[in-house]
Amino acid sequence: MRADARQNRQRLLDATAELVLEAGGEPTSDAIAERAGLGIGTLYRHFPDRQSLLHAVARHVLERTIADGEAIIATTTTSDEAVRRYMHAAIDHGIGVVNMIHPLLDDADWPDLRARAEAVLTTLIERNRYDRLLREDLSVGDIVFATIRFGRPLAIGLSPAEDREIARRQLDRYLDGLLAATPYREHTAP
Amino acid sequence: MRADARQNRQRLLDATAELVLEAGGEPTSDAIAERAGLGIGTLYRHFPDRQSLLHAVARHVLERTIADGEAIIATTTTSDEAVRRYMHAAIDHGIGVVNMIHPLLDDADWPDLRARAEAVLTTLIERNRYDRLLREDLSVGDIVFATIRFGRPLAIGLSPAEDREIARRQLDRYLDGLLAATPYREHTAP
DNA sequence: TGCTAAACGGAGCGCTACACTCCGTTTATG
DNA sequence: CATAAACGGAGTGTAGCGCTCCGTTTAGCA
Repeated sequence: MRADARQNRQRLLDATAELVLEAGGEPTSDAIAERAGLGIGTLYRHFPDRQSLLHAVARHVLERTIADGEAIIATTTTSDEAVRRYMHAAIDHGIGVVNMIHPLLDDADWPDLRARAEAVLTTLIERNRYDRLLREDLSVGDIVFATIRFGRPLAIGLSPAEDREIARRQLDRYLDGLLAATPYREHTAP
Repeated sequence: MRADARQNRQRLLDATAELVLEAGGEPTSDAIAERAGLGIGTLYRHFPDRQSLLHAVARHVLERTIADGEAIIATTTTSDEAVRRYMHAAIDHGIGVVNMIHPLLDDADWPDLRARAEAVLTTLIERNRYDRLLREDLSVGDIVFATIRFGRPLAIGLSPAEDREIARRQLDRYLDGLLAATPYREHTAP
């Protein structure tokens, strides 16, 4: 594979991720090619169709997020820090694109990644069973849904950088609220 | 105006809000009519075009949310409870549709509503200056962005009811993290 | 420095899906 | 029962989008 071809392939992946996070939806083939500074023909020489490209981007993000999660588990001892680092890593890698491209939760795709992702998440939860630094009712679903919520772009015309800044700040508050020591009280109906 | 016409108009508004929250985007005219159990012709007799209908739905949601906010301010004394009730009211009224229909924050539309909304928000913040039940760096922007974040549908194939259930739970954790008494610590780079 | 296979660009084609119209039919209301 | 008001939905025009095709450019090698 020629060097320029490899570089262009990467440009297509990056441009796609950017556009998805900026516009909060699936970009058109033309938009991706333009953002990458390439012709449409080049896009279709690297990927058989638009969906393949989108899938590749989503997979790439997922892979890096899971790899980070595995590393975090191996090096971080306290459950609260591990959860915090994992969720920040997901946002930094642009986990939002996975949700925008595969809005349904039926990830029958990626059976391999799914197993690894489940391992990471259950480890995070089980670790909290011992040190109990976070609320004890914290579940895998809580982490998944929160990761989706904070990873999704707000789609109000912000740049990906501004958007991420807001997301990180909000995520930290959410994690504060997850601490077992938080003066939480059961809220009844308003 | 004939009674059935008025009822059908309301059905169109309700169906639109439902679809926006379910699919996380602007529904087609056909989809709206079908969901409302009406013909497309009826839609266009009540609204000159699709955008007018969408605008009307967004305005309706905003109006009810702001009215609730004004009532909450008049009856709730503590700042943390007032903020909590306001944000839950926004979610319950489906504030997410406003963001899906007007993704950009330049609400040059609704100058009237904007003034009232600003009054509600600044009052909430100013009240916290006195009782300091929430973090003192809490800003109007924090409330706005959080309302958008938690009001937006997750768009992963959940029903609006399930979606709202998750949003409410997550919002309560976020609000817990906003309490001044939370054992928050400054997070440094990972 | 030339040669060639590999890679690129983008005009244009075909098609889908969507907004909106139009008119014959139905229905509320006095 | 009369009639104006309201409805239904097939159909039309179109805009935008995915993808192809082929003439042009370029990387890499001897």
